[in-house]
Amino acid sequence: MFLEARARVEAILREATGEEDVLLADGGDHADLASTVAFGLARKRRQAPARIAQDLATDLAGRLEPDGIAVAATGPYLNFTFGPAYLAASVRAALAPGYGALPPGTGRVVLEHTSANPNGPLHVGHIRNSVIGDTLARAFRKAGYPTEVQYYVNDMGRQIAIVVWGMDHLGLEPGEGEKPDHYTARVYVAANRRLEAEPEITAEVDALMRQVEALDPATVKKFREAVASCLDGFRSTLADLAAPHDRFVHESDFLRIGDMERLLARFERRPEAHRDEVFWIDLSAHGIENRYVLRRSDGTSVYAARDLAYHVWKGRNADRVIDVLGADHKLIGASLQAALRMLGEVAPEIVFFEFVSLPEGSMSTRAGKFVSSDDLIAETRRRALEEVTARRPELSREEREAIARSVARAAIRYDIVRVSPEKATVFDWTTALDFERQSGPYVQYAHARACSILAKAGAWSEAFEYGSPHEVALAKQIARFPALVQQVVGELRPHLLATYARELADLFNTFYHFEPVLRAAGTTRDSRLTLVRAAQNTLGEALETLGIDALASM
RNA sequence: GGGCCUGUGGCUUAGCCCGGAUAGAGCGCCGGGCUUCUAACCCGGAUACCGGGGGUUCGAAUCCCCCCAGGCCCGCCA
Repeated sequence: MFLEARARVEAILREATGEEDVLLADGGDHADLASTVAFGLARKRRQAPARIAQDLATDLAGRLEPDGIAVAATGPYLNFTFGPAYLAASVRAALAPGYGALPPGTGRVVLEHTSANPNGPLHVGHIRNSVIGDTLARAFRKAGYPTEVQYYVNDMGRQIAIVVWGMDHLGLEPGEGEKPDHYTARVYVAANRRLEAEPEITAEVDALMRQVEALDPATVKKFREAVASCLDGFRSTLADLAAPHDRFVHESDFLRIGDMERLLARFERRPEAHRDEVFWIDLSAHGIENRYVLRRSDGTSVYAARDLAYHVWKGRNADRVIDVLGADHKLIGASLQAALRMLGEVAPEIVFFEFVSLPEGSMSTRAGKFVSSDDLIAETRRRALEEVTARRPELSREEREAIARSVARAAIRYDIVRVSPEKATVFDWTTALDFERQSGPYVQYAHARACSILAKAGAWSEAFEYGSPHEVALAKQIARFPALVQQVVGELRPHLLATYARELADLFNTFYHFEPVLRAAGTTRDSRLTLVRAAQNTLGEALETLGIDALASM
């Protein structure tokens, strides 16, 4: 209902003032919506802002009354407050399964996230990408966009060649029960040490890269097997995080099927193209001074060329192309966008996130210096199981373990997504393992409490009468969920969802504390049960969008 | 050297794009609350010259300029 009410206020305010931008904002403590148009009109009308606000309030009151919206001037501010009819309609809407969904969008979305090189396990930096990407994908689906999530697999780069060389020459065997991506890292780290000690090995790695570019069958097979095994490890980690991909697209495909060559041919006809010792594009018209190299002097292709071919393909299959990339890719991303625009192709919208470092410095797969996501997940599950066991000793081990898995995932995903992407973070075990306030488990807990009340309620019928401040505040937060979903996909800011869910849980917990539900009687009991049901549904939908299980009991 | 990002109570952070009404929150600290719907909870208290300095504006954490500090990028790597 919030979206409808806001649109209504905006339209009427526009009509009354003749202003295009009526400066409508959240009313905070004062109201549901507030406008500061009076300040701007003061100059034009040569009247005091407070006087204008007062006149507008009088003028608008009658027109908004049928919608149950009250308007008042407080000094120069115009405050709009939604009444009982709005609350009732909002709570009713929030009872429906799938609440928060927007009318189906016409556009298809292709969203790429994670896409880490398969040279070692995903670490706590990589999964910032996964969690941001997956949350956005869930938000897009909620907002009605058919969405395909892709992982772009680098299966022919130097790092993979180093892994393949290591597999061939170092004789390292996978350990008992060792996860394949961790085995890959062991080989990769050892191979890099050998390369540092014996630089002449570089020539052998270069040879591997040339052979794979030339599509030599035996070499291609080796690369593919090394990559596939590491990816199996990734899939398992991503499944633990509930951040799955619909499709894994291999970089080498664009070489093999000829897309990349066809694309390079298109660039060759451009006036911005230059051929000296290398083939490069001049992007200075787009403010990028570095030469954008697409082919090496030995004729082999670079990553950028394959990536361009990939993005052309994505753009032709979607209306919005979204990439989630680390901030170190900003220049590369801007170059990619500029080159695609030059050809009239769809350029991706890119969500950049800043780095996650360790207290002792930045992470490095090559140096073996990182906290793997698998370790984080295992440790968080262990702590969650301790917590569940302490609270719910009567449950079976299987039940406790299932809850612990969900709680651990909630803690990890929430801890990552709650911080805005442009903020660099330092990985901290203490906050990662925190299950209180401003955490995923805290939101889960509010949901479980709601479920518990509903389970004990017996028969009741829907009612929608709300008067106490706690009821009203909760209902109003519930009402905003669809607007929030719209904002997340519009601005590509998934952390808003985390903030929203936490505030909803806060308001539910306060309501829970002050307003008895089962011990109330008559319409009050019915109305409160209806509100609990709406809160439970909205919390559940918000959690689902965050990729967190909405547990009925924990 | 150039470009981008960040700087908000002791710590973590929202708000900044789209300027307005006392800058929200969590952790930690102090003090309360479980014979009552799950205390992974709730209530109260102390703690902020919003990195510094100029400017624009009736009004600046928010916009502009300069400076300081930290991070990232500037490859025929990916």
